Amino acid sequence: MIDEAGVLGEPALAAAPALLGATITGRGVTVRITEVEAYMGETDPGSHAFRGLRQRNRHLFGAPGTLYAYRSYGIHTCLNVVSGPDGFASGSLLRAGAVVEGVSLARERRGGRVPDVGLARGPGNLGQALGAMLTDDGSSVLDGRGPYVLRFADGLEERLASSTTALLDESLADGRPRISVGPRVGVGGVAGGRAFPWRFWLTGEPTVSSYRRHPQATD
DNA sequence: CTTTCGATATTCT
DNA sequence: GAATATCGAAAGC
Repeated sequence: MIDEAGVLGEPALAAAPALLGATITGRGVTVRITEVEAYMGETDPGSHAFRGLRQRNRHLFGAPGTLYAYRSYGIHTCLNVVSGPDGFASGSLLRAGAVVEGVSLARERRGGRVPDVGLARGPGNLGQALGAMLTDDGSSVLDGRGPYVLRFADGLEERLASSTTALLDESLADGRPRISVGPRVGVGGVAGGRAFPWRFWLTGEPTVSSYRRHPQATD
């Protein structure tokens, strides 16, 4: 039987697609996650853990279900859900979602004239819609004592019963994969000259952020 | 729809 | 100093 801690006990490459369709609730807003990226330990050149344990990234090395919150480009607060195994600096960056509860509060936080579909589109915007703060760094999304609680989508157990590959192949019923895979956004570091296809999103979701080529990408 | 560019704080060279 | 897991406005298609 796979519970939430069990899913997050897996490295981010397996846990990240399982986060799609899950909800994160806190500070009056619930977001249904539609886009994530996997970051895989100290050997992943795109990961904040690449240069080893630092003050900022210490919670990436923490227990599964820990929140890793960091300041991006000096302005935005972005959220990762840490996954296992314990001590492996593996996390899933929450890149986009659909606000399903607390829409008016999310609108207030975003300010201006933002269409509802864009309230949590992009990692910085998702953090802002949820009211995330740097002090959320290190809290848990599983024990109910932190500011946010993560709930997986119904039927996740069956979908994970065999493997991540099965999860990605699932729901080909209408001819389109439900989950799409592509290169990560804004990550210059590549190994062997190829980007890792470690970005996952729900196919056709209007809340998914549009892909932006990294400024230093050469193609 | 796309591209370009400035703002901003923390980390790293 | 330079780079960065980004965003929004502005301008051109």
